[in-house]
Amino acid sequence: MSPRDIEVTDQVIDTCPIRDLLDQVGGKWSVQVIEELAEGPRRFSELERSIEGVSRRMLTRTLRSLERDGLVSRTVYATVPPSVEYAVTPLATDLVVPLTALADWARAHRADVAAARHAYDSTYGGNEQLAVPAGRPF
Amino acid sequence: MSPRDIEVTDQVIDTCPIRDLLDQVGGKWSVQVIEELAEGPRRFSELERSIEGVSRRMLTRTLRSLERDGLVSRTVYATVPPSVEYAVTPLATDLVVPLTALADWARAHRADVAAARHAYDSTYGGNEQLAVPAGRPF
DNA sequence: CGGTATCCCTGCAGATACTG
DNA sequence: CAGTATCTGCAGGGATACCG
Repeated sequence: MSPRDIEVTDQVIDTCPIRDLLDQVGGKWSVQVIEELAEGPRRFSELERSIEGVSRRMLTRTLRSLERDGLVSRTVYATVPPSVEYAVTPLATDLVVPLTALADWARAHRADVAAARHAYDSTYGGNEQLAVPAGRPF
Repeated sequence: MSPRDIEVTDQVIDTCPIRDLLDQVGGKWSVQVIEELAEGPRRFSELERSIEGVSRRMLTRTLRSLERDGLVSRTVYATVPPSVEYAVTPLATDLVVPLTALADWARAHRADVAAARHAYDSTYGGNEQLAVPAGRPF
């Protein structure tokens, strides 16, 4: 697939904008990185420490992806040892607002969702697999 | 992994609420389903037609998952032929608001993101792979 | 109509080791 | 410090076929 093909594809596929967005920030770490950077610029190792569980590799990939989408900026200071600072761009700043609203929803209804899931599981077979049981009542 | 283990895990892992949310609606079709149902109840085949590209299998899986999380309700009418109606629950209704805000952001900045991506790609090697090129300028 | 069952394949993501 | 390279696994998701 050549770069030219990419351009064409971008124009042709005119899908749900939310799907585009999820393709950008739907990764396992993207949102956490954005939220961390929203509080101020961070260095690579700072992010690595504050985002628990992320591997070097995935942090790098996530930052690259966000940088590519213009959501995060990367500034290298040619010091010894080298230091690299990441920050959110104005574009991402706008994104943080609705993202926070979503996070608020998630926090507010976390218990509801957990309860629903528990009820569902205990009603239909009780295992965590979400296959619909044969004996589902009408 | 037994159901009991699931419960324990739910309590122990106390991650970012946004990640919980993405685990629920981060799938490829979840958001589109919710948005479609937000406009009113739909039958299975209606969803299948209106959400372009979704397979029977994935639509079923998505609906099951949303139902399990209490975001979608499923009502079976024992007619011949059978008809099944899906609708968003009040819980999901609250979710639609911030979701729409996000969609608005995505729509508004779609061009910006595309431009950023294009600039990034043409600056660093020009291929769609987001590997950092060796010759990246400081 | 509204699903299941099965096969398969891609790509996200983790683990580990190495480097300018 | 801030990465890259390589291997590998596994879950998400598509295609196809069949069922009550």
